[in-house]
Amino acid sequence: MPAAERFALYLSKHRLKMTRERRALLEHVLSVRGHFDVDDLLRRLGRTGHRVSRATLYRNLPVLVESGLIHKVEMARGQARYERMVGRHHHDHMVCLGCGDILEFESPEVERIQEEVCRRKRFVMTGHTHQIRGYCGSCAGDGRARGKER
Amino acid sequence: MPAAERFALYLSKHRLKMTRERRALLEHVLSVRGHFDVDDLLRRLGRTGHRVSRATLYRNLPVLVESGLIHKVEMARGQARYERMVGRHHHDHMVCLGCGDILEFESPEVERIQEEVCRRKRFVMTGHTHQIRGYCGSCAGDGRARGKER
DNA sequence: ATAACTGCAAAAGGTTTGCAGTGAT
DNA sequence: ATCACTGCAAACCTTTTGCAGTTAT
Repeated sequence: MPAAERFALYLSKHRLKMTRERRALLEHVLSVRGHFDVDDLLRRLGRTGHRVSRATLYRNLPVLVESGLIHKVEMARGQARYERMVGRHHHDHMVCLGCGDILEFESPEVERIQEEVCRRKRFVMTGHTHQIRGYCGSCAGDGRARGKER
Repeated sequence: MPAAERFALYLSKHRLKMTRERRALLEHVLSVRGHFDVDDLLRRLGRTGHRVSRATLYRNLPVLVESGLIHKVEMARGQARYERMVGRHHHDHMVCLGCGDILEFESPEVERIQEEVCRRKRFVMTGHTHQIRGYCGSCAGDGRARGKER
């Protein structure tokens, strides 16, 4: 099912409305490649003449998340980033402390171990966060990797 | 080496001073069992008559972290918690969305996989965060587990 | 018609910082 | 005598919220 349709369905199921703002937001969110934050989105929307307030963004990103179209990635110090999830499957992140770049990785084995840990502790998992911090190939070379963990 | 001595050594190495406030903070941090946040600490310090300002706490927790005596655990929505690390080894966390409880787990296998992923992507790891969210045994039973992921 | 939605501006919540005075080395 | 440290209050930053007016259904 196309993402737009999926979103429309989600909205109607929850008695939410398909507003001009949501349409604009959806369109942009689907076209971004890579990770983005609220400011990125605001800038993009502004550039294309869509006026969507910051408050509306903050109110609607959770809706996009719940509908499964995007994922929220919590970064250190309470900064949230998002990423499109349509047509993609689960993965985790490596964050470069040098250039801020985000690499992705996936490991079915880690997933399996997680599930086993939960089973053993009688814990019902609803989600997880697995981030590796460090320095990417180019940053590790130039001396910045000597900086301390933050 | 005793923790207090280790801290003193760290301080002098970095030309930092052993103040009354740092002594009080150290003492409390070592005696807490489990995880704590800045408010917990402030409350505890107050209760025992030590007056340490919030600013001083915020300025010194990073020092304790750097010296390796405590670890910072970043929770969702930018809330930081800390935990004593003296005499303990690495572990990760399972956070109960029902009661807020934090369970710990460790998996040498996950660590191994992480390292391998980093090697493959030429990523120099300096740290990682691995949290499982969900509901602990007691909370999963009472219907709260039906709540949505947050 | 009626809920839900939006923008605005204020508020909140956690953390950081400038300043002037204090204290460890 | 230095230079780091402290408390205070103000500043910051990201996110949330109350309100009054707007719009999708």
